[in-house]
Amino acid sequence: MDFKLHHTDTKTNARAGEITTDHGTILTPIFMPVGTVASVKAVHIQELKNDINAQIILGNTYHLYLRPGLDILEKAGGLHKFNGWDRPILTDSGGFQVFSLSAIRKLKEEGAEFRSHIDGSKHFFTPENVVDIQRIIGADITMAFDECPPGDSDYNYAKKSLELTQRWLDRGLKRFNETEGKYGYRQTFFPIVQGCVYPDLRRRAAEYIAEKGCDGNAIGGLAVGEPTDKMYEMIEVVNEILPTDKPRYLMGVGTPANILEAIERGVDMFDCVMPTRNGRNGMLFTKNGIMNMRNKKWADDFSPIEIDGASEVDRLYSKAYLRHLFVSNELLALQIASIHNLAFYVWLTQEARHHILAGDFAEWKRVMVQRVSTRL
RNA sequence: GGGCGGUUACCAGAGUGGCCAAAUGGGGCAGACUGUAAAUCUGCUGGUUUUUACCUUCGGAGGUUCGAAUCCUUCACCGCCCA
Repeated sequence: MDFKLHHTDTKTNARAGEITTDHGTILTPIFMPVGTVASVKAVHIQELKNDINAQIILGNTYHLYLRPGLDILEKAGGLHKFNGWDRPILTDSGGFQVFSLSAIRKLKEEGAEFRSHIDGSKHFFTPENVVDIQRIIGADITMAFDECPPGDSDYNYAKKSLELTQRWLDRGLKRFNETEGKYGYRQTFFPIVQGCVYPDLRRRAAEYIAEKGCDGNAIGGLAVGEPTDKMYEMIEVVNEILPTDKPRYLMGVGTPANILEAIERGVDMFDCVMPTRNGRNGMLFTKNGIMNMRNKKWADDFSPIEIDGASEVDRLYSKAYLRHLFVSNELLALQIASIHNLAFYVWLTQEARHHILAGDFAEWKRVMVQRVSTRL
């Protein structure tokens, strides 16, 4: 994987760049749709390519390991072959599931013991076997196995957790360097900065990771319950230290405003379930603000979903029609909302890129943060 | 003409003397959702009130009772059966 920095904004830390993988290039800043179980929910590949302009999607190690399972993925020849997506894929390591499935897992020095949320069976993830699994899945970008502590963790827990994540990083990186991809194309490995909301821990984490010299670096453990201002502060602290010539990936974030603030602070890559999950729950993000499509006020609004929206569905369907679909529990509602939201998110990051290159990012961003946060 | 059953909030439907402004489901109105255990979850849904509380309500009218959606009388309407 290569990264070329095209331009750094003069007034802010925003950057425009280009990631090259064996499955194609990615223009940054970029939003990456989440496809946890080998599928971006309610959206198929033609739509991802043509309507959404997705350049890279995510998969999840924990979920794919449980279903369809490694034997199937290996027989398929990797995830790209299995789901038909021939552009880049990034897999999360399962570190987030250590956090979100905390009720059914046990943390140990060696790794994390899980119970499957599907059938209750016991499984053990280590920094090493998570690398092995991601080799079998065959993602272009693989992630280190980390612990993602809750946003309200106290300092002592955060410190202990970070030190575990760092030991796990060394073990994972060692395994990654000792092994090779199974399908003939290159894979890369991103470490993850942790440290909760404590600047000194974040700094220490970023320094530790910067020394590893990986192709890209991730910031994790944010947007997990801490105040938004803390999140922005942590991004600033970390990005002062992370190498500028490597892409920076802010994991799991966030709202359109969150993404714009993070781009301003030098982040290049984003993923979040919000456009798809909230979309399925009736929330639409647009460049003029947020709409709850179940609200009655749309019932007789026959104007297009978004007249100048990023996707064709915005003009094909009216607000009244989409509301009707949601209220009637029609599956088409989930499809339209997911396509719309993902297209908007990808558009937002690519539009940010254009403004970085044009030199007016700061002004554009200030206006956009207001607009996208409005409740319509 | 006779017999039986029924009429409860927006809809369906429980409740058969006080714990009933009335279960439950649907519908309606709003909110939440950030590396997806999520086409999910939460709240409200007679009126006034922050709560307590009070007022109005269970087809209509009248009655019994300390007290009625619940018991009695009667009227209206609906359904089924017999003529």
